[in-house]
Amino acid sequence: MYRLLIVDDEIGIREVIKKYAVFEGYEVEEASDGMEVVRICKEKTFDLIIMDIMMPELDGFSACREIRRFCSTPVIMLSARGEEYDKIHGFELGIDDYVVKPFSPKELMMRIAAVIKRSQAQEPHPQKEILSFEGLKVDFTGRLVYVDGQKVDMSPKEYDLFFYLVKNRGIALTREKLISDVWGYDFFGDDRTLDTHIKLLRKSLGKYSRFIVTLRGVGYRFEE
Amino acid sequence: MYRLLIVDDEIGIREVIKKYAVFEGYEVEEASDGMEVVRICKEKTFDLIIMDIMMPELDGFSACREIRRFCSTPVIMLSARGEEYDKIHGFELGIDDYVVKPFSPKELMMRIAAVIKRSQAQEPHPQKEILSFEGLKVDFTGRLVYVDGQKVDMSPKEYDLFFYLVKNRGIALTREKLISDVWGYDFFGDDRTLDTHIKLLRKSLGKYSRFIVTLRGVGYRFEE
DNA sequence: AAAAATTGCGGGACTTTTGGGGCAAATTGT
DNA sequence: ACAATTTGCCCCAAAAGTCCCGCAATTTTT
Repeated sequence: MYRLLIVDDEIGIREVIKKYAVFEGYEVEEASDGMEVVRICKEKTFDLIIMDIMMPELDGFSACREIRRFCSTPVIMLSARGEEYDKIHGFELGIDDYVVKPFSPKELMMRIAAVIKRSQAQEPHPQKEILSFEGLKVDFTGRLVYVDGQKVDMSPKEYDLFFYLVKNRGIALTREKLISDVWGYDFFGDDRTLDTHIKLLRKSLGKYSRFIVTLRGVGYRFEE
Repeated sequence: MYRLLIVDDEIGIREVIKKYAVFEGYEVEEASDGMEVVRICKEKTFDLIIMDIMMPELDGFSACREIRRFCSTPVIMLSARGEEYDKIHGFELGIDDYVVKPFSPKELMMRIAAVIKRSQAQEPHPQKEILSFEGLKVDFTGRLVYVDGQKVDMSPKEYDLFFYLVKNRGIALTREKLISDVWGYDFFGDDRTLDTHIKLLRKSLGKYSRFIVTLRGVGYRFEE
């Protein structure tokens, strides 16, 4: 459940956005001018602020600047047409998106989703998924493989095959299953293709090639 | 490798300091008067500036004041004897140390080392988010990129792509993800557009282009 | 022990993907 | 409105990757 703060001096605009946002499953709060936003932001947290530029007392930009002094909540700015100069000004202030009035609520919702997704994705620096087998290290996040600390270059297929074997380590995988899962069900190629790639893969793994065990008449398995 | 900027109108003085500094392992650039320093500092970054007070056009204090308007590089001032009043004046301007001519190069080197050590210790500038990869510096706060201290001009898209790659360094990013996150969910353009921007970006990064690794059939990754 | 089946491996033709130059459209600044 | 920059697209050549072939090596079956 994401929390939005909608800021506009026109209640009509706020109501429209709120209606759509609630429908999309957001929790919504409202404010009617810049001073109020700053005050509210000091007391509560939001996942996103949607704010009009033109407001009495304190305008959107000034409010944004104030808010940036103590938090980094993403902001989408709303503005009337012809405030193009402000657009650049706004992005410098750390504004995440910009919607021109009159806007389609549908589009605004898409932008809200996009900005939230973006900020959420960046926040917690994605934990890396890394596995080690003796001196063999596999970083799934970075698509990297290390043999005794030395980075190994793998071709796409090689990595895909390796990835599949490691993900299913300890499991006997038939040739048919490997081909159909790594190459795709629609692969009609030669049966020897798999051998070829196993060959390349073993070469890349050097002394750890023994982790890939041949199961005669069946397929292969990655040893745990 | 620390970068020094030596500023004095007498080439002889510059030469002596440079000789010792290079011997100590510093990378050195020179300037001969205040105006030049300010100009250079807008284009490049240094870890320390060694500047004479008495110079034509723009004196050391004025230059320092100018520089302080946009950066906080430490400064060591050089001066002839009898400029004691200025000494205090100088410290107010954020001058880190003060050496009286004639000085022993050996002593100057010690002071240089001391000031750099001190400033590096304080560095982790609370506000600024800066990352370095060898001679490649990325300042997210200022939206600036430096290659060996030289500021690099990038177009907006170039910055966006670069920042996204760096923010997600070490992570294999697919073409689809890059396009959708950098260009936006609503971009339906050509797939080759990404290549073009990677091309431009690599050009901008010069010798550090190798940090952007091609993952054939997948996308790209910024090396950690 | 020989034959049959299966896998390993080097070589090389063929395919896919990417890099880079060039250019036009779009955007931005003057 | 004009000039400059930025952006997106196309094309081609180069690079990288994929796949197949043939034969050797190994294991299993007869």
